Amino acid sequence: MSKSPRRLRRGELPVDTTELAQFLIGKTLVRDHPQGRMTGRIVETEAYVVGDAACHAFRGETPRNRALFLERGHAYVYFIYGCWHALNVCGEVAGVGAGVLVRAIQPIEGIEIMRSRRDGQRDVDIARGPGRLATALDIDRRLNGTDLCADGPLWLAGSLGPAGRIARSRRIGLSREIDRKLRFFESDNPHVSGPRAP
DNA sequence: TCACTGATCGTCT
DNA sequence: GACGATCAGTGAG
Repeated sequence: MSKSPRRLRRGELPVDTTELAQFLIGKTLVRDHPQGRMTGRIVETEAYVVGDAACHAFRGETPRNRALFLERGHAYVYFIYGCWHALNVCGEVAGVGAGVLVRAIQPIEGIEIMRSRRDGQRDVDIARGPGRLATALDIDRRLNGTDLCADGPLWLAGSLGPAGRIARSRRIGLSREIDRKLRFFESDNPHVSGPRAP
């Protein structure tokens, strides 16, 4: 079955990280996994931009954040709080460290596979939040550096339908740069994590 | 429904 | 040695 739309080309992705964060709302994330294909509609993102003290790349390149400096459209996967992984899409040009945290998806295809990994959670909670999303799609550091615009285990595809109304707010869970409004989400979508109000 | 907290470990200071 | 782009469970109101 090929419910998924076509793969996104790198040339279609905005170079600017903030624009990329908005662009990705409503697009499709595809996980080709040994157990089967899982897809979801991206409903919530956050931009971590150049010169942003909350961005992992702010203090320069290290072994941990190296993938964040890849050309836009690559995956940066990191491990946090000793428990969770989170998925970012690199922004900007090669050598510049910036990216978009994918915070939530609306499960579309392979929901049973995701649910089994998420211990039978309700559909709305399966991938609501970056740690839950990574768990549901079996994303870990093996996928760090993956090209999301190429054939592989994880890639980006176009929209399945028009995006809903996109709202903007402060980012979640930060202690620095807390006033920057770089979180984008579909305001009427129940699969979004955190507060719905700007 | 909201606020608070422990879990847990890789990374950098 | 401290802390973090989180989550689930608990208890109070």
